Amino acid sequence: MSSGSEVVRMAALASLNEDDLGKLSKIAGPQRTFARGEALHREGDSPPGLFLLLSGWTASSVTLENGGRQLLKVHMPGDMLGLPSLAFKAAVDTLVALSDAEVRVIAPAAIGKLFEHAPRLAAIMFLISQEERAMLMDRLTAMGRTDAATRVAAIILQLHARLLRNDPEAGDTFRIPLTQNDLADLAGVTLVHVNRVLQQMREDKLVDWRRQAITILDRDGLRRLAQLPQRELDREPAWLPARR
Amino acid sequence: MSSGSEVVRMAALASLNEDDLGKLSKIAGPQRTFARGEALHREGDSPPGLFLLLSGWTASSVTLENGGRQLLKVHMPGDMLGLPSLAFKAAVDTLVALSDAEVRVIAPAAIGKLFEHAPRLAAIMFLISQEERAMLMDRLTAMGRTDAATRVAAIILQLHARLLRNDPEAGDTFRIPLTQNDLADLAGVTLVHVNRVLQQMREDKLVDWRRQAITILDRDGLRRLAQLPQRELDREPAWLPARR
DNA sequence: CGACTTCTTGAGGAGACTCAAGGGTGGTGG
DNA sequence: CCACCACCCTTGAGTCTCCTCAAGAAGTCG
Repeated sequence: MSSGSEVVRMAALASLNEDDLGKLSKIAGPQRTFARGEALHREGDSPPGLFLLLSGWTASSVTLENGGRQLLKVHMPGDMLGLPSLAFKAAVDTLVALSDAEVRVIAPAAIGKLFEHAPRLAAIMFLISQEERAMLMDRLTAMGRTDAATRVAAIILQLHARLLRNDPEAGDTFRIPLTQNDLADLAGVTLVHVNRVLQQMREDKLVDWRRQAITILDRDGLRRLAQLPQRELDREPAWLPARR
Repeated sequence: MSSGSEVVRMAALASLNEDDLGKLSKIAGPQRTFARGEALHREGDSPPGLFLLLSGWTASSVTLENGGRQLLKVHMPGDMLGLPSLAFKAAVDTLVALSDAEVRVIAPAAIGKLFEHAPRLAAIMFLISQEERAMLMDRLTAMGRTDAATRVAAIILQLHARLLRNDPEAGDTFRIPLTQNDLADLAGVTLVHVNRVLQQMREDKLVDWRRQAITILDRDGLRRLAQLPQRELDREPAWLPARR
């Protein structure tokens, strides 16, 4: 394993030492590259296993019969992709590269070995899944109970928070390979409406989102608007299996 | 462990033998009872561990600052509650008993032991979490990309499917301890609107939902309306650790 | 300089919300 | 056994958010 970035995300949840990293390294398969717009896998494909995102951005989406596309999550380096499909005979979501992206492929069989021989790592993956579940719960709540502006504000803040997690140096201005169309699919509104919402926010001096450059102008104002619950990860639960 | 029902759910996902059941039995703690309306835990509480629902119904919800309540899931006997909160310092959702309910409490420490000494069971819990994630993904997609009638249809079909999983004898008429208010909170619409939707569906001879008795009148029609993706669980992935 | 993608703006309409009031139904106590 | 209460369901009217359709402007890339 090329050591660093791909474990940032796991390390954020529970501390990993050299030994843990070594185990992770052993199970990760070959590296692959995807071009912007290319699909890592599509809904209905037989599950290709997991991807550890090394560089670039990807997104996970589900498409409906009526043609509607819902973006579920935007992935950044260090994220692990494809977990939900493990429980099914066919991939549940489509993974698309939003920018050129590099991944390490992890075969399902390797996951089994993880559970047998690296209980601590297995438990950490389990916890990451719970974290993802909580994120989905919050998104679902926002979708059902708040209006478009609130949802957009929440999405921007969450993206920003995750960016900071990967790069604590990042300021209040950042670039994301997301178009307003993508943002609309993420927020569950139309492109036209998301555009109007963004212009209102620009006018209210909350955020400036143009092209793919985003500037947070009023973080507190955004937070008030977003109504996000505060969640604190338990980075090292007492019950985690000890290293061995 | 009082043997049967509480493992139905896990057994649905991967086959458990006597030995597996014995291990599960050992880690499950004392039994507790909650009256209808009582909370098993509330958002913000320090996580009380897991609950294995033995009998009765419960629901998981998230509340917003603005007072909005989103029901995330309705639980039936055999479901495992409280997993997402394991990754956080405070419970992420509120669990309420929709009817009188009995649970077994499982301490977080027991989960750690599971990962160390029962990798197969740990992997099954991991898979159950992925299944839950996929359900949330589908709900989120429905919420963002379909109208109220479609969402209500999807919810009814999913409830029915889960009922059948627990009780294959159940027909097209069933009772659920859910009010129309609860259904509204689940579907992300207001009580008034969900009522109008239900009446339209009654008129269209799709479903009859009155009081808490539900009759599916036209399953195919409902399915067409609901636009649910077909998902097939992988009940016994090849990579699952062997029993030992 | 085209051709494409992305963003912007306008007008009209539909789905869902709010506010408000009334009708059922089942349970409890006198 | 009836009266009352609490909870649940129903209906109406007016409003607003968000959608659809449609066209055009502004960037971006070869």
